[in-house]
Amino acid sequence: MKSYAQVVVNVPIRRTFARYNEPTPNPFEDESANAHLLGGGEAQFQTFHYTVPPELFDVLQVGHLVWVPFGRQELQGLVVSLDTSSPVQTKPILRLARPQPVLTQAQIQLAFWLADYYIAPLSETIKLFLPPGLLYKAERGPSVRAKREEQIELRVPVAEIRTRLLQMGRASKQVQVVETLLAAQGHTLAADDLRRQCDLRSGSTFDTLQKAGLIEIDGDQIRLAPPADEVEAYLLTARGTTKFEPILRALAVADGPMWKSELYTQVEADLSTLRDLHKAGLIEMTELVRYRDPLAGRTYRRTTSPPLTEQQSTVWGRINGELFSADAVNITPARFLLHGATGSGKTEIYLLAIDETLRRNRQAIVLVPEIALTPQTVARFAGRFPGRVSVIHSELSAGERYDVWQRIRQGEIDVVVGPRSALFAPLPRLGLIVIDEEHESSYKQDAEAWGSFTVFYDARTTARQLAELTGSGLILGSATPSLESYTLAMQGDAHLLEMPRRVMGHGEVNGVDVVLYAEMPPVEIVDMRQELRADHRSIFSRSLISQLQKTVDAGEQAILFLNRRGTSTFVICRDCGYVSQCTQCDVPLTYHERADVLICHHCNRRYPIPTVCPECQSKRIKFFGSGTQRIEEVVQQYIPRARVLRWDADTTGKKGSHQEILERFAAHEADVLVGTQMIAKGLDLPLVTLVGAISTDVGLYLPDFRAPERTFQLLMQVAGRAGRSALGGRVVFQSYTPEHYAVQAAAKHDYHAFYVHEMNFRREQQYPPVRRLARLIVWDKKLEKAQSMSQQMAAVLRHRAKTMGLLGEQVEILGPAPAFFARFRGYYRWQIRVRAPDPSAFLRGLDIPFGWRVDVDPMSLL
DNA sequence: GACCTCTAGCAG
DNA sequence: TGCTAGAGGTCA
Repeated sequence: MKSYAQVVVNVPIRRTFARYNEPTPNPFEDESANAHLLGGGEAQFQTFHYTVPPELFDVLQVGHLVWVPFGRQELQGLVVSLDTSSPVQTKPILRLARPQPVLTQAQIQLAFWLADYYIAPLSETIKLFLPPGLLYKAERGPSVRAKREEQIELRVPVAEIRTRLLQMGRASKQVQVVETLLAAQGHTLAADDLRRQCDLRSGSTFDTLQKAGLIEIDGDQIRLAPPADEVEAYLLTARGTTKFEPILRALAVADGPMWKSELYTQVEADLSTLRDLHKAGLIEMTELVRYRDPLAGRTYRRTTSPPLTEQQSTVWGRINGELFSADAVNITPARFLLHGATGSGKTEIYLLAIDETLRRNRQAIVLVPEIALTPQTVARFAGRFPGRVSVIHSELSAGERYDVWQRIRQGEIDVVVGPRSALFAPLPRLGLIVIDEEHESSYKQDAEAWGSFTVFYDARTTARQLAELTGSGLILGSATPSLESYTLAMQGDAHLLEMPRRVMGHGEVNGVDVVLYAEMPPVEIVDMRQELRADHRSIFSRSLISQLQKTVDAGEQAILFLNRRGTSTFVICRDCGYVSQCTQCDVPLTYHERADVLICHHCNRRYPIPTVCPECQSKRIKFFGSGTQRIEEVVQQYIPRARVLRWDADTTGKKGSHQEILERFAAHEADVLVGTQMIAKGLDLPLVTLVGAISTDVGLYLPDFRAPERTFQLLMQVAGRAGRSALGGRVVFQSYTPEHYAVQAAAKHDYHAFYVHEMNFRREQQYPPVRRLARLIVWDKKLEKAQSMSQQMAAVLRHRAKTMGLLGEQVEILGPAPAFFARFRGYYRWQIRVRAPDPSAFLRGLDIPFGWRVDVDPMSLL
């Protein structure tokens, strides 16, 4: 008998310091006796057990939102399991908060998995699935609620509108006179008859009408002066019903019900006017729940599938065969990695797979990087599946978010497009998950982000789990797949699908439609050390200057790209390209101005600043760094007539300014666009024939093992910006280390070469995907506290590994060391890295004190 | 979030 | 010894 329910209650989690404060372990002796500091081993789920009352016995399901007694108060909670027994004395559930479960069985299973894998409290992972405002804090009322609004509908045929309007409003004496004449034979009547019929006492009415030119007085005969249709216009004005006409016309055009606010935006109207119309029986007003729809008011051109290219047909054949060939009803779960060049037509493959999924009465989630959530992307999906698509993005208001969630939960939406959090959309019949640009780091919840985040999940890993739980297909797509995803595909975990050629468009040969492929633009690598040797000290090489001049002269456009990330200051030799690295960690050292030393951000080892290059004895070994503003100035200096646009964090502060800068550049209002990584993404600008990467070195030597991967991905994207039209294109990479494999492989557009080389590096260094990592970060306003807390934590972790018999080979504890951004918003940040085959298993059940963040599978180690 | 309880600090 | 303030833990 399942008479007990496990409930996640809406209370803020508070982790404690207690176990760490006493007795204080000696931070410099890892092996001190700290056995009692270890957590109990059971995961802390923050759930509470309640009795299921008899009246809810047949009703209560997992996923229900309920009211429960909690201490002296009443709180909302979410039922996560039904049990036959309880470990503690229980109180009964009070009542249901909503008649239907708010989460699906699969979503709750996924919440459990997330808590387990990412070492997070279940109460926090559950909240990922709920829209803001769904969980009430106390019985006060919702912070976000369904919006109600009147819907207006025309109740008379369009042809009758005029007639009905002529009967409304004030029937003044003047109106009566005119109407009586209009009805009379020949529009003429004797003055006495007219006076009697209209009950007139004075002649002033006739005088006024005569002055207005509406009647003519001929002896005792009174006649209407203008023709009948002109008289109607007068009557509408005189009756005061002209204001009704545009409203009724708008409703007639809408040819169906319209929301009140929608009507207000189209015509001059107010509530009293609408009430008059309602009273006169001309319109129907019904109050209904109105869902706030982020796509409202936009119409998308309906699109259909274009003819497929040969490579698309092949790829689609594979997906179709694996996912959809069993029968016409079911989906056979399978995973795919679609490795397709920029412009090879990956989106069309996603659309086909979604279409087939919808045919089987299943639904789809499409994840895109936040920056890719442009109207164009949305239009592609909304245009193909009209009325069935909704978007989730960061600019939605709480109310819109709530409504979108509600509609998805009701099964009214079949395709959800959004960033990583869209994964938690409550689609009841999920059948397919698509992750576009899967290599993007925005798919991982950033553990360094400011704010009260507690679950640092990776949408790719989580999507895999969700696909498994729901029996859905999973398609990851990218031109430069992450090493993790590509390795999984190589190991046979996912089907690897390749679309190497990019498509320029469709053409016609002898009346037959043919696909025109575009060649990848040639990339020239300029060795900046040679430039220096030739005594050319500019940040622009001679080759880039001359190419830039040619491009501007030809009336074409150029993009200059600067990969500037953070305040990276590493030390590089200008002669041989030598970069100072840690002897223990093989990562570049970071210059610390205050201490005037180089520090390894992995192990905290310190090094003196070299005055002479240890490789070539050159004295020209110094720090590196340069900004977009500087580049803009230099362009102006070389080519004064060039019109330059700058696109970076400084110029794109407010909403919509990205789009504005892009549009101005697309409209050829500028010849050169200068910017940081943002300009590398998804622009399709046919006039751009030259792309220059100012320095491939910045970013490449950040103290992070993913630095070469990021640089490669970025350079590949940058190179893909040029030559997207028949004009062709050229790319210039400027580098102090042109022989670096990331630079070389990107210049050859060769993903596989990069992959092979990079995997060797990862294998040597035992970095992911070869081994897995977890990172524990602590934030504190006091440096000493951050430091001592992390030292204590490291001691606890080492002890834990030791008692488990795993320390050394199986589990390595690295650090503590200050994080790369050692101080942020007044908080000092220290971190410990755990390297293990399964860090989640090692950390599970650990008591995590307040102030700590656990980042499993971190995207960066900065 | 609201509460109960335990303890350190201090006056007398 | 008794009082208070603050911290920490609990709530099923």
